[in-house]
Amino acid sequence: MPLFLSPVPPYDLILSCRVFAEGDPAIRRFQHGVLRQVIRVDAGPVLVQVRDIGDGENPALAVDILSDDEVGENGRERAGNQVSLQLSLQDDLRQFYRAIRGDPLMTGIAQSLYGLKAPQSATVFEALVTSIIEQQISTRVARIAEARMVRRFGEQMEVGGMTYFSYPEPSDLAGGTIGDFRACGLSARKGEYIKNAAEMVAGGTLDLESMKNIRDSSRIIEELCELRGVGRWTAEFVLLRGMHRIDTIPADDLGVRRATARVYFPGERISAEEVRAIAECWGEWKGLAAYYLLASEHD
DNA sequence: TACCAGGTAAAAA
DNA sequence: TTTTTACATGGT
Repeated sequence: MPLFLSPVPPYDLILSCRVFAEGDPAIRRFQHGVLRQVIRVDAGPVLVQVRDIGDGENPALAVDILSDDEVGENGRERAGNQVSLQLSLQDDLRQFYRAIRGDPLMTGIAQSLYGLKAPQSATVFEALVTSIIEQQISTRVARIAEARMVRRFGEQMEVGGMTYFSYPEPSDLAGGTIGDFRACGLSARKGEYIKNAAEMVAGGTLDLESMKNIRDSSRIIEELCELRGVGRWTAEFVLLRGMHRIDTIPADDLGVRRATARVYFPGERISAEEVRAIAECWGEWKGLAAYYLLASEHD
């Protein structure tokens, strides 16, 4: 008997999980309308499968626990909550669409991506590691390197004759050598950044999760920038995908600048400041609007 | 074949 | 203080 989730409408699972279509099937993959990935609950890692069972205006998802370990009703519930958080199911897109009414160009993009919600990382730590890996290099290369890292450091599970990996814990990455990270295709520099952050979190000198409680986003950015290898760009992505601060706009990002220019000033290049000026139209939803802009480039 | 890709820290000027 | 440079590697 699956667990049922009711996303705040509107929600389009296929559109929202398209970003996982190219993922490593042993880590997180969306294929044939089904999302599979390992999720951590108190009882340990479990493999979950998420599928759409809704009808138009009443979105609904079914979550199956595929791994055979006994997680109990409590574990199932925790897994469902994690799925809900990671898929941002409680986001109210109607508010977003209302907030951008004054911007016809953004409204047009939103209509073509109706029901798209931005995914969240399972933990702030994971968001930090992902963002460090994505610095400078293309998203494709970053995804390949990160998948190699997850396979090397993550916990392995066998389910139904298939192998899956959970995202590495801080202690897993803290135990790695620079050579390990290099073998994943990461630069020695990035390996140092990741190992350093992992050691601090595992050792208890850095509590990323509790930073979510800080009201002022700019203060969180300041604190994150104290970490070696973390600049404004990386901190903003951690806020966006690790802390669900979807008012954050990574205006310096090359992709965001390109995507914004393509829509608002075709054929031109624009600065981060120009992006910020345009983003004023999007109210508290700047980050989600930027996500829509990037997603609109995909096809 | 070069050059670029969702930056950052450290060196050089 | 401001401006370069090295970094890794898959695509084009």
